[in-house]
Amino acid sequence: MSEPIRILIVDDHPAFRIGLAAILGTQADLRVVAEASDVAEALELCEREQPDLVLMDLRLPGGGGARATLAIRERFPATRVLIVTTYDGDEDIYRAMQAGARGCVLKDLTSAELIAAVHCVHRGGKVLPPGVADRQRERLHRKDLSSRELQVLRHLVNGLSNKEISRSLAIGEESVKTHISGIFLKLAVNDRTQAAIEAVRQGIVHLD
Amino acid sequence: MSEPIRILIVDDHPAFRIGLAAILGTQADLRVVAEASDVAEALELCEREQPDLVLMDLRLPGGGGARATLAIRERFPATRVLIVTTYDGDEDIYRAMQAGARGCVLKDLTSAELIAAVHCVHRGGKVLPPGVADRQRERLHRKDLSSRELQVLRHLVNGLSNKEISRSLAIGEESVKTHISGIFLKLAVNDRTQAAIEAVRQGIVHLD
DNA sequence: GAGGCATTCCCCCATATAGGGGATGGCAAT
DNA sequence: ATTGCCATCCCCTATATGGGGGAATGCCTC
Repeated sequence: MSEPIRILIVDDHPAFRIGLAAILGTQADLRVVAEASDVAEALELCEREQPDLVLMDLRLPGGGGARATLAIRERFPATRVLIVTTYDGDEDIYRAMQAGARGCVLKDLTSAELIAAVHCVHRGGKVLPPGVADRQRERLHRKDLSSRELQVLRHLVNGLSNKEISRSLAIGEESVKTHISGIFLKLAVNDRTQAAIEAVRQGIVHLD
Repeated sequence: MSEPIRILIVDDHPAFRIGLAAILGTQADLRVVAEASDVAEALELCEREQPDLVLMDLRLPGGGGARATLAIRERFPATRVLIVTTYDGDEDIYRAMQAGARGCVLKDLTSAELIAAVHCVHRGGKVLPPGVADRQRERLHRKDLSSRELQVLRHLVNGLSNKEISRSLAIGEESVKTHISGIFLKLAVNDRTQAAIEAVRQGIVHLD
């Protein structure tokens, strides 16, 4: 038998880490070598254990899974990252994929699906939940929000009026209106309330 | 030694169920007798296993943990329910508590905390995360939204204008404005975007 | 029956917002 | 150098929204 696949689990929920480790531990060719609960710990354990694969939660204290993925890919190019997420509509999935993640699985998947996904990614394959693959194609057509539009959207979600946003960004209220029109267009909505809800629903802006 | 505490785990995430079961399984006086992944299955297994304690996820396919708690408390009064939730700001926590749950723990709690909570609840105690207890007191002062206001708020979160809401509910636009003013007052906000965000943040209205 | 509250509708009015048009300069890629 | 995108600001106008009143109905409670 060849060497087992060495796996690092990164998730801030202890019970979920234990569940993942228990599922993976049933397979002879998989070995969970370490568990981390935040980004800093994950990087430290990557350094020490040099895992073949990192199973990474998307929502993570200390930066989020996307940033952690980028850091790992830069320092340990041989390590493959598989994202684990609760919501298949989360915008951060695409940020993590762009940062070099090899795939993504949902937290409600079965044990067999998880094991299959780990094997697939380790062999160099990609894994994407059905809904995510579709949206990734849509995203190619969807125009991304500009950085300024993102700033405005964040303020909008925080409940600021156009006037307040303009003061906060030190630009004219007219400019805010222009950016908001762009946001409406790109999110395919027609008022600020829908824009705020859509931003949260798609994970473009996070609450708290 | 006395009989072990018989526990039913209800959660739609297999990995999380396994993690919880693994944590509780380390204790000689705790026994996980069954696991369910939705409300119907939970009731069925309660019937068959008559567990002492149910560890129940708050967000559940097929009705939600609050409704499941109510159903269990009605049919199996001797069974105690301990809620497990991801977000400590979720409005449904209070619905579940009112439905007869004996307490609530967060999903990111440690193994030791979980075990302590299970013991505490089984002895007849209550367990509440720090933040939740505070908000429960605040809730006594906070006026609840009326049923009509809740309907209006749901439409508002779905992005409808006052006119659209008035058509949808078959009332005048003036009435919608009155209800929305009441919503602003009770949620302590001053425009509809803030109301929508606050409703989602507090779990009063769910997305999807 | 009196008071409280929810629900419904009405008035007026100020402001915020959304949609249309257009203009300018910068910056980067082709 | 031309094209495209971004960001900034300006104009105009129509509608939506929010705040201040008030007022009728019904229902429940004290």
